[in-house]
Amino acid sequence: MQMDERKKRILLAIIQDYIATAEPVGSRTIARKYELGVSPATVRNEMADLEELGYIEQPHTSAGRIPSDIGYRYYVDCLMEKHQLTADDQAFVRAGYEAKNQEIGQVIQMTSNLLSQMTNYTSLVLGPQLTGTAIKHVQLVPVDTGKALVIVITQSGIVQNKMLNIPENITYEDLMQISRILNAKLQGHSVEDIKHTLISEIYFELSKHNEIFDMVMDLLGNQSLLKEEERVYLSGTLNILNQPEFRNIEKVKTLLSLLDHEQLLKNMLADAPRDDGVFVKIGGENKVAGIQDCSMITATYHVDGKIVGSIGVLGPTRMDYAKVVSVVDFINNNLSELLTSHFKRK
Amino acid sequence: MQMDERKKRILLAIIQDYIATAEPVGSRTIARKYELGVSPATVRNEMADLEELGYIEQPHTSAGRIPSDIGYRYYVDCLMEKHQLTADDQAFVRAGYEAKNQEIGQVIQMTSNLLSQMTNYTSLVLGPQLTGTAIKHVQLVPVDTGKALVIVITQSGIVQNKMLNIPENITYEDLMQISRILNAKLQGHSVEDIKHTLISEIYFELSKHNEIFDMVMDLLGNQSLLKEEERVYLSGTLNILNQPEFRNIEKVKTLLSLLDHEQLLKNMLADAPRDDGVFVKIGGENKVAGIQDCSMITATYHVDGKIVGSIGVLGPTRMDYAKVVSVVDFINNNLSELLTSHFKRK
DNA sequence: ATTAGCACTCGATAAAGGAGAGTGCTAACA
DNA sequence: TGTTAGCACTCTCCTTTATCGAGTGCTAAT
Repeated sequence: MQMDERKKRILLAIIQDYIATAEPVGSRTIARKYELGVSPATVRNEMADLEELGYIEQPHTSAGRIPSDIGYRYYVDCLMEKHQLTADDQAFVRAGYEAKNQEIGQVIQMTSNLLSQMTNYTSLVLGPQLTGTAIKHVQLVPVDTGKALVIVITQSGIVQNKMLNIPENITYEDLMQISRILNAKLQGHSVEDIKHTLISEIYFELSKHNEIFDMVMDLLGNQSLLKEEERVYLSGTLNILNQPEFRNIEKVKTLLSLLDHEQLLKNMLADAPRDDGVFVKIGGENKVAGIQDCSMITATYHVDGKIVGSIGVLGPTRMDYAKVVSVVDFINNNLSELLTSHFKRK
Repeated sequence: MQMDERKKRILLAIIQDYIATAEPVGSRTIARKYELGVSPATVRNEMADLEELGYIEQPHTSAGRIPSDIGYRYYVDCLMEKHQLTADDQAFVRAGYEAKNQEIGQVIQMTSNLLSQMTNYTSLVLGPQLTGTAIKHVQLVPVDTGKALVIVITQSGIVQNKMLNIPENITYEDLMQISRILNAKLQGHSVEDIKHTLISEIYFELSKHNEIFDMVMDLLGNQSLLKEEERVYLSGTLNILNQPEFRNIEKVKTLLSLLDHEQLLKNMLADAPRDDGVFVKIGGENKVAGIQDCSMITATYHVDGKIVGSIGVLGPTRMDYAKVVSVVDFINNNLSELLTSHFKRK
């Protein structure tokens, strides 16, 4: 049996109706609401075929049909009409991004907020991976005898700091001198560069204070400073409470608990596509236990063509794919642009 | 009618049973499970009295009794037996606090985690209010032409930073000089001090760079830097899903939404007692709409005798008050101690 | 004052009886 | 040969009815 044009239109109608109503769809509804010019009986025959093909299923005899994962997949790949964002929606995103967003963390959080507010699902945004960024400034600041603060400012405008225990005989002037030397050597280089080529050079020049230099390099090396931003920014977690599929508390508990495990979320975001475009993972395609009746739509944002992070929307399998795909795409592009110009400015 | 000894014992039994089972308590249960040496009929008579006194109520005829807010209040004030934490519990807290807790934010978050894990309710901890703390170090760091980073380190070990737009003609040496002067003047003084007495002095000495000084003072003055820690650290928000009173989604939604409003949480924590000891707010005593069938137990932690923040546990009115009160008290004392020594060390 | 006994109330649970939505099949039709 | 009207059938959902049982309040006896 083959998919013909009419089967496609009927499948499309079933999926659209089910997404909108969350109720199994019957042949009469299809024939009436979506003007196909055929009788319910014909639709019934076609539906029997579609079921045999695996695209739809019956919760029980004498109920309508609901789409299967395979049906949704076919819909997303072949049937879905591109949803055009309204001018209002677009304005909403711009307004959000135009608000005070000096810090990169705020930009990312805003992105997550926009995603969840526009889709009414849960959004996840992975903060930028900046391990390759160049260092703009390093500064050692004395705090107490035996204590100094290391401050690292990257090209991308991230500021991180860390308290360091240092030998007690180091003076203010020493710290300033070390800072000067470090800056002269490190500015404009990424941590990778430093590790591979610059270390010996600096060792030579800083021979007097190798101990401190080791500490600083250690700090830069394990990159814990730069990984600070690399968390998952969640938003709209409570939106699932509005979905009829989450009427029962157990499901809510399971899902909300999952959302507390950041590593899991990172894994889920990891299958975002490397290139432009949007990736859709439907229901059971997801191997993580507990979200197999959820779908996830992801994309990757870039700065200057480099992958830096990904964004995603999580909702029930019965998700408004057309809308979410376009929202994710739109916001992803906006974020990429914004970050690129954000980093240029710095 | 008066409360006599037997009425008290019966009320105590009712409340303990209801807290444990979440089911209305009948006269037979009381007479059987709690050896009072009287028949159910006698208990019934007493229960009728207790109801008239307002301590208990009937959901409907032919159900058992449940405690009223007034009943819980009487229980907390007069009947409750002091719960002694087990050695295990105490060890659990110590172990939590002994883990790596360099940063103050981590200590506060750990406190919240401990509270929620030990009580199985939701915990709230208000971060320390540090507006009175003295400044230990101020540093200006050049970042770009026209951009500098201000770093403020306080006596309490908090490090905050903020990017500043500065006149383009300021040199590295200028910044270093300004830093030196600021440090000489500001070190050891609180922001309040500075505002009132030191400003003119510094103005005189820094006359060349008043513009920058204004910016820095502005930053210190609005205290946004120091208020960073002053947020509410939540934990165990999902614990309410285990409570039978939150079977229905609407209630869950209402409560979880409330927990997203930080200002509201701050207000709720605001009626923590100023002195040592623990404050209990029961059900309708709470005026915030939406948590009138919840109770809240709060305490205030101190550093060197000064109030710096408060901790709280939120749960259903049918809460294990005895346990929670002792947990809150214990953790509160531990936190105060820990912070005091933490700040001494710095 | 306490208690056994008893009638009564009322929620919860189960059983029974439609109502309605939807199906699959058959036979007629273009 | 594809389409459609008709119809019997299935199964969920809702309502009604019946029953059960926990728990009460009252009364009378101890």
